[in-house]
Amino acid sequence: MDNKAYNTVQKQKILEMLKNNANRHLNVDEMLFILNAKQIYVSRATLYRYLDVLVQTGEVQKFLIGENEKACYQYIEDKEHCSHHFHLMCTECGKLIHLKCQKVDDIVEHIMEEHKFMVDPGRVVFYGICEECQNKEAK
Amino acid sequence: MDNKAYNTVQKQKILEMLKNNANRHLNVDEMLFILNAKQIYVSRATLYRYLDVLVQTGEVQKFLIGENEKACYQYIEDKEHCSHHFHLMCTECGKLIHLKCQKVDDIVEHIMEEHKFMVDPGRVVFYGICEECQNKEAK
DNA sequence: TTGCGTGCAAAGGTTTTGCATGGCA
DNA sequence: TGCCATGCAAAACCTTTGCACGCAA
Repeated sequence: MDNKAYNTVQKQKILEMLKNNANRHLNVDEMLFILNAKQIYVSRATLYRYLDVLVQTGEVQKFLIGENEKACYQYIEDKEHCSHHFHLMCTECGKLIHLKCQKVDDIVEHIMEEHKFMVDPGRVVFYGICEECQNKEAK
Repeated sequence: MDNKAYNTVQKQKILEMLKNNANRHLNVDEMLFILNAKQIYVSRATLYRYLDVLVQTGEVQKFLIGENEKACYQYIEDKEHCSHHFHLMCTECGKLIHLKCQKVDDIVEHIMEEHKFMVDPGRVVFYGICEECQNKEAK
């Protein structure tokens, strides 16, 4: 179904940039800045359009973080691996935690059996506040 | 600290409307529509401002759900009893399911205790495929 | 009387879209 | 050659803000 997609320079550069920054999440402005610094020009519209595609295919995960819930994107390096566990995202500091926990993973099974709903863990984000930020707030 | 807040007709009507719809969440347009149908006029700005207050005090929960992550609000009837719930969203048909399940709610507690992460259920959406769409695909 | 609340309109920021052109296959 | 992709600008969307006036306490 994807055989109608053309391979263009813009897509290559966007994907390359995302892969080079797979260890963190970027918002659209940051992406354009990074590309610009390398003399690569991609229009905002194209970036949005391609990001949508990448999120659909699961190659990139979209997060909403910060006070204003800004959209951020991050390349998922190990798609196979990451699609089997849940992610925790701190809305304060933006930290991404890979949650490897059987008890939580069991929920998928429970929801399937009891609620007949097939959860796709790779797409699910538990938003909340991480330990560090909780301590910060307590002060 | 709240003794500086004035009691106005607009606030009364907004709160009343939210309480009358405590069984579901509403976005701002829906709220204005409901109020309008009752010949009650409240400006959009006032609604946003008061919703912010109610979310701060915990009387109302804010959800970000759906494809476009639209903001929805719901009155929390039993503030003490953590009447929050999770959402399941079908990525095929877009159906939103309100998951009221103790076992799933317990996960919040587990993640807090074991992983020291404070999950905000209002921000969490379990993406996956609903029963109907599973059957469709199987055909 | 004091000063918070309201409505209005404008501004703000982010994302989407229509259209003509460009470029991959 | 056919059709998807791109860039541009405008539009769409949702939310916030400044200001003058109104109203609760």
